[in-house]
Amino acid sequence: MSSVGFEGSNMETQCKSSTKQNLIDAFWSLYEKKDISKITVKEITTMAGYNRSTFYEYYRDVYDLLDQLEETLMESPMSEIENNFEGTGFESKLRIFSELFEKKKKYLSVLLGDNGDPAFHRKLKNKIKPGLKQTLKEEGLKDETIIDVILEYQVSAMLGIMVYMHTSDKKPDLSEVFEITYDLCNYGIKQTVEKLVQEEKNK
Amino acid sequence: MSSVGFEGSNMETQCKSSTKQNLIDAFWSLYEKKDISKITVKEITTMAGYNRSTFYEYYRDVYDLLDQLEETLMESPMSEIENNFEGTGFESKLRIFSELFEKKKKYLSVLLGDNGDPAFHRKLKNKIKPGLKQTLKEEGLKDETIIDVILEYQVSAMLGIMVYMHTSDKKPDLSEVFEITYDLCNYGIKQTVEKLVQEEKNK
DNA sequence: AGATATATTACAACACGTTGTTGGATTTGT
DNA sequence: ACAAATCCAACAACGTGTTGTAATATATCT
Repeated sequence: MSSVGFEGSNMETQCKSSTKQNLIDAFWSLYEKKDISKITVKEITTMAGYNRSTFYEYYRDVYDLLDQLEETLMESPMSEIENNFEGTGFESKLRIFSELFEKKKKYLSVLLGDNGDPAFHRKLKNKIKPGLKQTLKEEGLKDETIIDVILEYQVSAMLGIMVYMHTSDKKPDLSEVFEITYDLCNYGIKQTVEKLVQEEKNK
Repeated sequence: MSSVGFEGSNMETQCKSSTKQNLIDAFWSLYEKKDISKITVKEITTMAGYNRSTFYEYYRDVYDLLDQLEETLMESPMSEIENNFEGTGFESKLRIFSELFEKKKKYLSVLLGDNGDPAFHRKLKNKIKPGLKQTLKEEGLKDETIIDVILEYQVSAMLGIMVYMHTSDKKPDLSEVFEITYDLCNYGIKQTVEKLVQEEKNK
């Protein structure tokens, strides 16, 4: 049922209100299927079994609900990333992130998909970057502008791949995809393509 | 009077109605500033100087207007990409695309940005891919699934970088950014970082 | 040319659905 | 029992999309 759990170090009533979660669940089942702008408060509350006005007890509007959902979604995965620094390289952190993506894919693949929220896309990128930035600095890079360009490049590519994996009808093999992206990241496209062509010949 | 001079030798495109364009312009000036869901037909028509109902003569709703705008935007840039195959490598095509992006950046950086349209993001990717796919096949790659993964990786990274360049407050130097992404694409992150660290030391 | 049809463009008015709020009813914990 | 938490019916304001109509171009005919 609830994978987004609401826990609160935050203000306001964080009572056991299952109503809030019920509304989130109803909203999500709609959001998976259609654009947020076409979702009405009435739809959500009817589906969840409440009166429409009850919605406004908990959320300012539909976008407020989505914001809160995104917020809770953002907390746990990223704190895990931030606390998983044991791996030295860029790649190990990317792997950690891909595992976290896997856990939350139900939500992430929608939020990052065709009817998703572009602002969330950027928020997520900004959460991922600091950890990777650390690694780049340890490699000796100083220029912040350059670092940021590399981060944007890498994070965009990785997010693109992950969304692709979960939305493509081809359903490619996860570990195969990961190996390819790993190679692309480390050796660049030329060497990766050469290697892959070689492998195809050997089959 | 807004009588646009037209004689009989015209294609259907231009002189048809300036109203349509006026509505687009008004819409865009709003869309640059706020989310599409908060834009009302009334706002658009008032700003353009028409009655609200006039809007419905030309568009079904606000999203229809955006769709049509995206459609016309998609035509020219991509046909140029598709007809610019003279460059052999991946990189030259990427450069061509970045130049096209530059021309249309007023629209693209908004559509791909925080209040943009994720569906457009994917539509654009899909327009870019075929040309690059061709190149990969010429290199000897056969497996479609693998090709698609590489394309998604590369296109995601490039689009990410381009949006970043046009929205970052740092306003990084275009040619410098392009060189970095070129290196990342061709040689991978390790070699690129090493090279950059070396350059920083030499300064 | 002049007169009459035809198409296009703009608008005001209408019926309807959604929104967000208010004040009050009902449930729940202690 | 009583106070807080939770839920709901009704209301006014607003946005939507449609319809019928007026004004102004453009085409057609004699």
